[in-house]
Amino acid sequence: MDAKKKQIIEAAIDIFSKKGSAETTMQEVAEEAGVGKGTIYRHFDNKEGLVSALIKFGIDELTAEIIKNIKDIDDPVKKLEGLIDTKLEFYNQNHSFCKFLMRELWGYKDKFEENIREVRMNHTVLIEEIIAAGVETGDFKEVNIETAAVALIGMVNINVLHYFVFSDALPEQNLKEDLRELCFEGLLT
Amino acid sequence: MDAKKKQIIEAAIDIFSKKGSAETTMQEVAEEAGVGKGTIYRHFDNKEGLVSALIKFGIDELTAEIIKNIKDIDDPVKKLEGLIDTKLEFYNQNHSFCKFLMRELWGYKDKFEENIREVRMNHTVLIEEIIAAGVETGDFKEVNIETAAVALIGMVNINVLHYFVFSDALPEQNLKEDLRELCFEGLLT
Amino acid sequence: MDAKKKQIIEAAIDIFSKKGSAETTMQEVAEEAGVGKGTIYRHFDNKEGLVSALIKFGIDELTAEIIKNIKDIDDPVKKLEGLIDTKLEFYNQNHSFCKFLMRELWGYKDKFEENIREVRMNHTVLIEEIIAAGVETGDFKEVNIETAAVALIGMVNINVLHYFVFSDALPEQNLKEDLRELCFEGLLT
Amino acid sequence: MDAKKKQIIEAAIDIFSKKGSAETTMQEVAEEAGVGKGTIYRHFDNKEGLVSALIKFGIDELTAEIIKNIKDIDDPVKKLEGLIDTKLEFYNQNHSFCKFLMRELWGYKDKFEENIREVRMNHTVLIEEIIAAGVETGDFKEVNIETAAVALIGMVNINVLHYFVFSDALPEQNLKEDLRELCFEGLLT
DNA sequence: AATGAATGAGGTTTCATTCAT
DNA sequence: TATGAATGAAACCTCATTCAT
Repeated sequence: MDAKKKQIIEAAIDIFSKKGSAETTMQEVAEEAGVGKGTIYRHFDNKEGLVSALIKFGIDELTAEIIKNIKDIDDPVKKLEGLIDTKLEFYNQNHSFCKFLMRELWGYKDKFEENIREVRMNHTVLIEEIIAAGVETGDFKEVNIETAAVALIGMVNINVLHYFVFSDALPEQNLKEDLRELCFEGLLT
Repeated sequence: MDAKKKQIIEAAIDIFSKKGSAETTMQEVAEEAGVGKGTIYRHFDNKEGLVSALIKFGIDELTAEIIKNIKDIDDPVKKLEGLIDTKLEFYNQNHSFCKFLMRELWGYKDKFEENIREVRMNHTVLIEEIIAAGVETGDFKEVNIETAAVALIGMVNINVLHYFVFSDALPEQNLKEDLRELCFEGLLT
Repeated sequence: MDAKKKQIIEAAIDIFSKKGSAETTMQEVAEEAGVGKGTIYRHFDNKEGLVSALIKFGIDELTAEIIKNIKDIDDPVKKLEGLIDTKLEFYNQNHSFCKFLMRELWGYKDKFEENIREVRMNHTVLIEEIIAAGVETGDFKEVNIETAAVALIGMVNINVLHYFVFSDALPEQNLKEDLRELCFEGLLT
Repeated sequence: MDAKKKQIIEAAIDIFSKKGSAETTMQEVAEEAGVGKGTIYRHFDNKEGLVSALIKFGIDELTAEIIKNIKDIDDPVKKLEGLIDTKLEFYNQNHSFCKFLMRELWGYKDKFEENIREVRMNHTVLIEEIIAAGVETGDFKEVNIETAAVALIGMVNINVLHYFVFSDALPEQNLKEDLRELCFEGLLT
C-alpha cells in the first residue's frame, strides 16, 4: 500500500478513536497525518469513504489474524478458544482502533451498509461456522447459531470496550479465562 | 412532566433512532414534535443536552421497569432471569429508542460522561449486585463480577441490536430461552 | 416581495455586475446586502439559483416596461421605435444590471436553460411578432423574422454594453436616433 | 509555434467552449490535450493567461483572414460585404471557438483588459475605418462611426451565437444575404 | 523537458443557537 | 410563552499552482 495512504489511515484511526469521526475535521486528520487536506482526497473519495476504508482495513486485519491462528485447529472448542484469544489480543494491541471500530460499527444502516455486510461475512459468519461445527460434533448444545454467535461477539466486544472506556486497559489477569468460562459453561455452578 | 417536553422527547427519540443524532437537525426535531425550534431550547440547554436527556429518560424507564419486576424475587437465578426478560421486553416495546440508545451510548467519553456514569450506576451495578448475591449463595461460579455483568449486557444488547438492524424485529421464538441458556449454562453440552 | 429578498437582489446585481458572478463570493453578496450569509440561503436555493433569480427578475421588469410602453401603439414602425427606446432607457437606468445581464445571459446552455428560454419567450419572440406584423402591413421587407429580431437585439445590446464598458455611459446624444436609422434604413445613402 | 502549445490551445478551445472556462479545470485541459498539467504551465503563466492567449490567438486568426480577403477591395460597400462574409465563414468553420469567444469576450473589465483592447484595435477599429471610408465616398450615411461599427458586430455576432446556441448550426441559406440587407438597407421597404 | 502527487487557500453550504416579535 | 427568521462559525471539498522526480 502507498506509504502516504498508510500514514493517513494510521492518523485517522488515532484521532477518530479519540474524538469520534463526526467530531473530527478532515483538517485535523491531515495535520495528524502530516499531509495536506487535498492529499486525503487523492486517496479517499470523501470523509465517509475514509471512515469506511478504516473499518474495512481493520476488520480485514483482524479476520486475517483469526484465520491464521485457528486454521490448523480442528476441535471446535479449541477453535472458539483461539478465536476469543485472538480477538482479545488484537484489540489489546490496537487500543485506539478497537474503540473506533466498536463505536462506528453500529452506525446507521444505509451509511456503511457495505461495510456492515463485510463485517458480517467475515466475522459473524466465521463464528457461526465454528459453532455449527461444534453442534455437529456434539460438543455444543443445539442452540440458535446466530444468537449464540452474536452473543459471543457482544460478550467479548462490550467487555473490551467497557474496560477501555472505564479503565483505559484490559484487566491484567484472567479476562480470557473468565470469558471462556462464561461462554462455555455459563454462570451456574 | 410538561406535555410539550414529552412531545419533544418522543419526537426526538423517533427521529434520532432513524438517522442518528448527528445526522438530524434541530429543525427536524422541531417539525416532528410540532413545535418551534425555540421551544426546544426552552426545555433543553442545547442539542447535546437533548440527547443526554433522552438517554437518561430511557434508562430511567428501563431501570424502573426492571426494579418493579424483580424487587420481590429473592432467588438470584430467578432475579437474573427476570432482568433478562424485562430488558428484552422493554427493548421490544421501544424499538426505536433501543436502537438509539445502543448506538449513542458508547459515544465519546467526555461527551456524555454524566450519562454513562448514570447508566453504570443504574444498570451495570444493578446486575453486578445480583451476580454478587448469586455468588454469595453459591448459585453462581466465582467469576469476576464486573466481567460477568458486562458480558451479560453485551450478550443481550448486541443480540437485540443485531436483530433490529438486520431483521427489523426480534426472532419470534426462544430468544429469551436461548439467552438464558447461554448465560447460565454456556455452550458446552 | 420580502424586503430582505429585495436587499439581497439589489446588492447581488450591484456586486455581480462589477466583478462577475463567478468572481464574487456569497460572503461578499451578504456583506453588500447587509445580511448574514445564511439569510441568502433562506431566499435562494444556492448561488446558481440567485443568479437565475436575478436574470428572471430583470428580464421581467424590462419586458413589463416594454409592453407598458408599446401596447397602445398599432403602427409596427412606431412599435419597434418604442421598443428600442424603452430598452435603451431601461438599460440606461439600470446600468449595473444591464452589464450583468448581457454578460451572464450568454452563459452555458444547460446552466440557465430555463432562463434563456424565458428570455426568448419574453423578448426575442416579442420582437419577432412586431417585425412579422410590419412585414404583413408591408412596412418591412420580407426578411427572415428570426434573423432580423436577433440582429436588432445584438445591435442594441452590444452597443449599450460597449459604451458601458468603454465609456461607463451611453453617448449623450443621438444613440437612439442612430440605432433607429441603422435599424430601419441601413448604412447606405 | 511549438507543437505541444498548439495541442494545448486546441484542446482548451474545445473544452472551454463546451463548459466555459470557469467550469473547466486545468486537469481537464491537460487530459484533453494529452499532456501533463505541468506542461501547460510551461507554456502559459496561469489559467487566466491561457484564456487570454486563446482569445488573442483566435482574434488574430480571424483578423488575418479578414484582412487577407478584403485588402484588395477598394469599394467600401464591397469591403464591408467581404468582412461580413469572412466573419460568418470563420465562425462557421470554428464553431466551438466562436461560442467560446463570444461568451468570454464580454468578461470583466480588468480581467482581460489587454485582450479587449486588442480586440478593439484589431476588430472594431478595422470596421470603423471601412465605415469611415464609406462615409467619405458618400456611399454611407453620416452615421456615428463607432455606433455603426459596434452595431454591425452585434448584429452578426449575436446572430451567430443565437443560431449556434439554439440550433447548433447557422441557417443553411441566406444568413449572409439577410445580414447584408439589414446592414445596408435596413428593415423598411 | 515533462509529469502528476502534493498542497492549502478559499469557496459554498449547513445548522445550532439567538432574539425580536 | 412560543416562534422561526436571521446569523456566522465551521465543515467539507475543489482546484490552481508548485516542484521533486
